Amino acid sequence: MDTEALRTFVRAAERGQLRRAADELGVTQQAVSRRIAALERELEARLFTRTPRGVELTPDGQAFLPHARSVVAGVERAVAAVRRGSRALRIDVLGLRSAQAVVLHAYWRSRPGTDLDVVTLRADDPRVAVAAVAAGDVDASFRSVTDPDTLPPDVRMIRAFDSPLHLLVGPRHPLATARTLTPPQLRGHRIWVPGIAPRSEWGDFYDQLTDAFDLRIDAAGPHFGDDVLLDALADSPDTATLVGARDRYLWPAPHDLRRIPVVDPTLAYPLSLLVPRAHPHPALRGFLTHLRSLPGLPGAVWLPSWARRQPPPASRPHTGKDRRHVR
Amino acid sequence: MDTEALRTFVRAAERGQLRRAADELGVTQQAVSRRIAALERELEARLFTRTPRGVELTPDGQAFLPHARSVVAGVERAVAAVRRGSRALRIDVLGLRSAQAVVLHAYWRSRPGTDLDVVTLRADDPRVAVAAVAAGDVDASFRSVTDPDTLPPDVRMIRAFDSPLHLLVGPRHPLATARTLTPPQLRGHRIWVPGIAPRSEWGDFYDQLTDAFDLRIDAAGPHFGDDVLLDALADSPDTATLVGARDRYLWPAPHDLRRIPVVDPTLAYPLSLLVPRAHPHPALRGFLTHLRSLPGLPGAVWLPSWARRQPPPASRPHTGKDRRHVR
DNA sequence: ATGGGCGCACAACCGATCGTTGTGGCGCGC
DNA sequence: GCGCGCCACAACGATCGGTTGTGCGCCCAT
Repeated sequence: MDTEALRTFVRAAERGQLRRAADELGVTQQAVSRRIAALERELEARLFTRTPRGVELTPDGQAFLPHARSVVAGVERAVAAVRRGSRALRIDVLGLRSAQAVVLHAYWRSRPGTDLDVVTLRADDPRVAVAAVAAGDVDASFRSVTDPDTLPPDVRMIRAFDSPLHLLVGPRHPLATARTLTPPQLRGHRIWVPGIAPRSEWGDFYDQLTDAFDLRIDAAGPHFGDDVLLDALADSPDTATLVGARDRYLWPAPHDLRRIPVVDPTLAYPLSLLVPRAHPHPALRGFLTHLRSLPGLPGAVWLPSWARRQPPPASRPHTGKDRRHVR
Repeated sequence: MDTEALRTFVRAAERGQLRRAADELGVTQQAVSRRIAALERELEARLFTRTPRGVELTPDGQAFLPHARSVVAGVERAVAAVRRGSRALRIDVLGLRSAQAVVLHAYWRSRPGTDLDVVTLRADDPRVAVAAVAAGDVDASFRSVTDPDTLPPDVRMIRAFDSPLHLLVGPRHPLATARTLTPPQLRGHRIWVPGIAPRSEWGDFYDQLTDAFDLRIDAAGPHFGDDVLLDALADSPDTATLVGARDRYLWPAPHDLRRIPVVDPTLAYPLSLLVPRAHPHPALRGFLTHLRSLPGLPGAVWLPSWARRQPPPASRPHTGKDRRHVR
């Protein structure tokens, strides 16, 4: 089906005359007549009743009209999504179910009518994201580089928010009944976090976490998919993993898994946003303001070394207590 | 833009290979390649990066994909809306802002995912609606015929619900400050209800209303549009009109108009639904059930003679009081 | 190292489609 | 009754979309 025919149909229905529709669309009346006829042939339904004064919608045409409008509007949005220079805000996240995406979704819902596209650059290498931001392929990327000095001069890294981690365990795990846990209580338990590249951002994070609390984290090895991880957790009495508190990952699983917050200090992963220094997308400012307005984490928070250099992004922590940083 | 190209793009993005997409769509790989190329040329954006193993979405492609899906789904719904035999439930209302449409909208919102099309048969003659129902052009029509004996044997009339009337007056009208009014209090005030054909369903209604309460209702004369009516009401100290309590008509008006319920008895217009006796639309049953579940009107209710023959449709009135019919 | 397999792109050909001009039929109103 | 406005049909040229045939690049297995 040709969307041009749909546009023609909508215009003709609005004007009540093929003639006027043709004039407004810059084609001949005969062309409009044929477009409508072709549409009717394709749908096997008569959309207009022809009268000597113009055309009138049949019941089929009336039922079809709002759908046609919706499709035309959808095409407009689709085209606008890739139109260079004035396209919708486009933000790269690590996964559609990550805490990043959840925060992004909340922002989008708080701003009705905002055009926002979420993409996932399928690359392990953060330099790909940096290049995409620098080239303007995306307007911002939820990636971090551990060493900010390696950033090109036209890309800036901004602390977005800190994502607290939960321990995820199966029902037979000895920690399964705990309401909360402290990092020292994790000592001696195997924590399996597959699919982490050794020298990557997450690799460094888990390395530092292991050192700081003397934990046993298996971050190496390939990731066979979430299902494999879930199955292993559900059956195992001695394996746990760490997940972002706000992640939607692993949710639809039928396994009887438990999420247990880790507090005192809260283990938090600092999420950053890569943004271009020059010509940022006009809608980006609003999202950055939204990020700054997010509440901080309550209580003591542990962060990896690179996040301790600069102050936390959020204006105020949840509780009245002062935030304390822990080595 | 060809929606077939969008479908092809979506399939190719899902499969990651033009080859597979081509196989599944029943065309050659070259055709798919050309469709994608044409799409990219039209959008002036590269949607895929070609690799020796297949194709991968670019950021533009990722941003475009959900929009393409949405358009394809919209086209599906549009086609389904006019597909004979299995199209969506289609109901005729007198106007998109009428109480009928409001009730219909509420029903649609209470049933997420229900496909429903609302049409308006542009005809004063109820026989057109009867014929449309009989022919299957619409599945139900919110019209009434005052004499059910004139209905063809294959069309049935069902009481839908009773729509209470409000008096609508301008700020300078002597009744403007009343919280509620009884029908006798309307006596002597001019009530202007333009655009009612003399022997029509509404004409009979206002005739009976005039007789029952000795009112002064001008129901004759042409209707110059809602704006004219609103302007007249806003300025006039002695003209009022009657509107359905749930109508969305006249709402966006900047005039300082007042809606005043008429009670004791409540003036109600009985709305009926014309439905085919044979082969009703499968989704119609749910809507009829919904109509029966609507609460009835509280207190005493006045109805025109033809609605008093059969019992009211709703199961129970709002209050505990018994419904009383008034002559 | 090399050849076969796989996947995508380009070229040539052909039928269908689209838009144009020209024309005819049909009601309405002067 | 005739002209006018509107839509439909016909014929023609241009474009498009599909197919077959072919070439290129990469991966992998022989």
